[in-house]
Amino acid sequence: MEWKDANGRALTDYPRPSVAVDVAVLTVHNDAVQALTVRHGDGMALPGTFLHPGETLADAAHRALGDKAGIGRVRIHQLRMFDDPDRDDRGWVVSMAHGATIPAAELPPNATVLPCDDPVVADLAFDHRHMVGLALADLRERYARRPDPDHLLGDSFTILELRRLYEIVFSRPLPKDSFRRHVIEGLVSTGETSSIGGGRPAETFRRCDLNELPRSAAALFTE
Amino acid sequence: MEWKDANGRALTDYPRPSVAVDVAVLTVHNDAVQALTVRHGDGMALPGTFLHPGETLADAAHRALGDKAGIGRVRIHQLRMFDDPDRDDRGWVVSMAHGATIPAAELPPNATVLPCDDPVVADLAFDHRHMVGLALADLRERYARRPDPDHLLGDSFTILELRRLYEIVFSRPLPKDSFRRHVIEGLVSTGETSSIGGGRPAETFRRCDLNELPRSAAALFTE
DNA sequence: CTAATAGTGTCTCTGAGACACTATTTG
DNA sequence: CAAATAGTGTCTCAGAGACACTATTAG
Repeated sequence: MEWKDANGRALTDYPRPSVAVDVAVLTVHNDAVQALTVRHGDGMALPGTFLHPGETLADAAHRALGDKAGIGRVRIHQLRMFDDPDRDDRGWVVSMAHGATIPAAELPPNATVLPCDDPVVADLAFDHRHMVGLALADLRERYARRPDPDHLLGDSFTILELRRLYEIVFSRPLPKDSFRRHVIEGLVSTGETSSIGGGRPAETFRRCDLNELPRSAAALFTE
Repeated sequence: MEWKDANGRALTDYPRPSVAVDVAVLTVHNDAVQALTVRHGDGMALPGTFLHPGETLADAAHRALGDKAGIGRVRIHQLRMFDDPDRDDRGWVVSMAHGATIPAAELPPNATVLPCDDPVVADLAFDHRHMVGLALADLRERYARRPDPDHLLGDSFTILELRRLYEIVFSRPLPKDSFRRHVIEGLVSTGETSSIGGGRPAETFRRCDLNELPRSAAALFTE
């Protein structure tokens, strides 16, 4: 027996919006946080698609990344739903904005990335520039809590590499000694060393199991 | 001319999910954070409805609160989308979870509220118990940043009233002197006093324009 | 007066940031 | 050796929490 609501209307009687997903894929490249964009009509937009039956939003987001940008599985998280009824002149389309992060080296060679503060990003289709802003804020919040949670660096890295990354993500210089003391307890030494610079080889670290950073780290990064 | 996607399908050719909204309305009552629930079949659920054409999600959420719980306009914010294709056995329904907060005194007299840790909340329909958990976490985060941002207290209040509220929200006793020093800079004195307790009258305060709490306040509340 | 609550002076101890020093490599 | 980078000892200062004291009301 078919379900009816309080007004006696079946579920299928209601007009329904198209549900889209868009993904702001961020990366760090050329000393800047950059966002992946794809061609869309005359301009650029974030990769996105419509939700298909049987899919979750994350499934659709992964499919969009594969189809429109040639990107495989990455961790994706919801940001928020953009739901202005007039946001898309093709019709009634609500879109869930998602964020993802990928090392620049894993991007397909033909990918277009733009610094988040690039004027072209401000000119993206729909409300996509707001999505980039949300994704960047979300990235910073997560990086303030854990050391490189999105694995922009590999499994192991030196503290200098980590600090350079954080200086880019938070757009500010970070003092080397304070930085070290703040992040070290979220890391565990590999026992190995790496000498990329000319001087004394640096210890390399992995993220440890409970790799939370102290609350004070957020203050160091953002104040 | 109608829009076609890369596969030559028009927007209207795609099967679309029903889009629902659900709202976890929290209040503080009987020394506990409680969630508003409404009857749903044999059990209880959060108030919710389907998104109508021309509406935003917030509009729909407000309509649901009015229709199902007799609640007028309150601030509502998105939590996240619940999108398991099988979450609703009536069909394909995705639902945006929302949070809202309302003073207990403004609830309609017949409203049912349940403490967030009540077993009945764990037994709510669909995934609604997760929504209550998200709403509570969100409430705490926002209360850690600003003094009573949801106006559970009135426009003016004493620091004791504020502290009692925070002790309930964060489920822990808070030292009166440290609490005062942490919150005072997010407040401005009204010049008036209030003597509800038997002793010396207490100064009353309003939230000030830039009413951010220091970062250390979050540590006091949550550590 | 006592009881009750409001508000504050102050002590101590932690810990963050700054600086400078030591350590280990290459050339 | 000098140069370069890694890592740490330590000083100082701010500030958080604890305690106790003063302040202001009711009865």
